[in-house]
Amino acid sequence: MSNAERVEELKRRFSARSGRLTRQRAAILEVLAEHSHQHLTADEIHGKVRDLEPSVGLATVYRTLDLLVEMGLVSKISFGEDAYRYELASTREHQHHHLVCLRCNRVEEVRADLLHRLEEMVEKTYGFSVTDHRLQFFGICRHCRGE
Amino acid sequence: MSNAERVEELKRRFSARSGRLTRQRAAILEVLAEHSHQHLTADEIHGKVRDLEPSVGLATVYRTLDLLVEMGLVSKISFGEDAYRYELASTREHQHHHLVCLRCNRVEEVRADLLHRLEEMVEKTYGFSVTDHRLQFFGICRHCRGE
DNA sequence: TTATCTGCAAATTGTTTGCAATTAT
DNA sequence: ATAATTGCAAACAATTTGCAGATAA
Repeated sequence: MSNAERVEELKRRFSARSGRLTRQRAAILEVLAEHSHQHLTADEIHGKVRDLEPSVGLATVYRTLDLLVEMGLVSKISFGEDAYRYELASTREHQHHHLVCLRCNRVEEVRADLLHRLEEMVEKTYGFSVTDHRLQFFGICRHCRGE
Repeated sequence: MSNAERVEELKRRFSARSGRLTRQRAAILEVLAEHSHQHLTADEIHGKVRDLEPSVGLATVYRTLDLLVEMGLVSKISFGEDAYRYELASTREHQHHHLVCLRCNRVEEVRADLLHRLEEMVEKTYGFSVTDHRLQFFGICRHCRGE
């Protein structure tokens, strides 16, 4: 799927849930699609959105991100920093997890799904109906170890 | 291990790492031990500490928590809310994960360690040396489902 | 047309910091 | 004795909110 297609798909999904597709919202979706593997902060998104639509305010970015999270199109993640980071939920769909390096703070992704079994166990043992999960590993990355 | 013993152990570990054991720090350790399964916010800890030592300031609570996190005695966790939550690291030692209910916001604990295999995979495949991990499941809890 | 959305600035909230007074060692 | 620690108030940073004007449907 090309990036343009991905953006169209997102816009369609957005409109379908009765959201008004404004210039600013479209720009935000485009930035998210463009950087779908980067876990951007609201402020970073704001900066990139301004390259497309210079007048967009930070408050609008926050409001739109809240909306997208509520719609389930975007995930809001904390890596233990000061600010939250956001990414397209579609990126999460096929399970991926995060490696957070405690030395350089870079975040790498792991593509692997070994949690099905654990989820089943959780559903059975705790009566808890799982809709999403988040797995983060903390440690020292390849690059930092090499030094 | 009784709670009093646990507190003594903590104080000993704290002093061993060249920390001055002040009244306020002792009170904070006691509160953490007393509520070792509750994931309190700094503000909640502050409230409970004041029952023991009424004059302790919120800034001191933050400074002490930072210190304890740095020493590895305490873990700082985000559940995607506004504020961070803290818990004794000893609680985490024997692996446990969190079930976050999206309806009532309660957090339950899962005691199970099925991540060894994943950690090994991560170390081998990504050259990433894992020192800690964090696993959260989001969904609807038993109580909320029952209604 | 009109209910929704926006930008701006002001307000809020969680957390951090400077500093003079206090206290554990 | 003295260097570390404290409480307070002020500073900060991320996020939210009120409102008058703009705009997608």
